[in-house]
Amino acid sequence: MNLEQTSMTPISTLQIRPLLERYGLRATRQRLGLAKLLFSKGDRHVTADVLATEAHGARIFASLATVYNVLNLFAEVGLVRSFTVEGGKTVFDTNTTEHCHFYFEDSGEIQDIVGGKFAGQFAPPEGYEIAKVDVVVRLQRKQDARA
Amino acid sequence: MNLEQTSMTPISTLQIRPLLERYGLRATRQRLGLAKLLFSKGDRHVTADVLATEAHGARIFASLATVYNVLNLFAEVGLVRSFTVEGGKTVFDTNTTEHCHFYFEDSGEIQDIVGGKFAGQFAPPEGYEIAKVDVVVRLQRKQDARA
DNA sequence: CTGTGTGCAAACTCTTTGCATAAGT
DNA sequence: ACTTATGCAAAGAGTTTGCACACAG
Repeated sequence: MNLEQTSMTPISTLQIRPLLERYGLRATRQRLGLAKLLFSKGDRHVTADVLATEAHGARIFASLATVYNVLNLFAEVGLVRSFTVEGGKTVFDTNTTEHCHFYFEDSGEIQDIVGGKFAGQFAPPEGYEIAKVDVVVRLQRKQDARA
Repeated sequence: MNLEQTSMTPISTLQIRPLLERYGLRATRQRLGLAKLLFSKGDRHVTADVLATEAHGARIFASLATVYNVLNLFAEVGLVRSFTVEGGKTVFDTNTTEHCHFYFEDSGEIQDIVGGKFAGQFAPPEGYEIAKVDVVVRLQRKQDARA
């Protein structure tokens, strides 16, 4: 069973329900709506409250608690990937492949880094294996007077 | 002025006061005590409440709020480096040199990765420069039945 | 003495949880 | 029908802040 096409490829609305079912998730109104917002525009990086606000604007009604529940659930089954940025905010990323992130300190925006390879660079200690590698490259506006 | 020797080398108690002064910080009782805990045992990774508890045990009385203030201040001037791990906890690291971290999911412990090099691997977008690179390699106990 | 740091408690942000109601299969 | 999800509001963790008092230079 190949479950690898969960990122990079925008998924049409009609494919959302099968997508959830394939991951063993019940297709509720909220999950369908949130999944649609997440997966029909290509890769996205959202926090729970951003997604909740967006959902509200799109007339998809889901409480903030539900948005958290759904995002955590999606992360558990592997539909999305989550990581934490400064301030302790949790960001959910629809790109589940191994990659790094730019974090823009001025705007708070997140961007995938394409081609950032680091797998196999780290040798885990005896008895442990690598669960995940989080790489966040924090960027600030270039403002120094130097050439 | 060379301010680079803030890590790896345990600093004797007597050197703590000059250290603070060199960074333009007033040498208060709490700062001296906390700095002593931080810098006299080699590299350390602490959260605010761990350090507060430890301070209490060592009869260095500093409220949790003060511990936060002091750690944030130390981070601002470059005496320590801070990063965020899952759960939104902020970890303060006395090793201010560029390096990566192992995060043990079972124990919550943090460990420096020696020799993890990645500088210059990321080309920042136009107009931006790299402020900091946070690399956290999350480890889990190896427990799969496969060979 | 004067300015700055500290302590306390309250405020704040982000996230999770308990329980009654609603919806999915 | 039976199970599982949702919504709300309240609780929870981690961190910051405002203000009176204390201390360092």
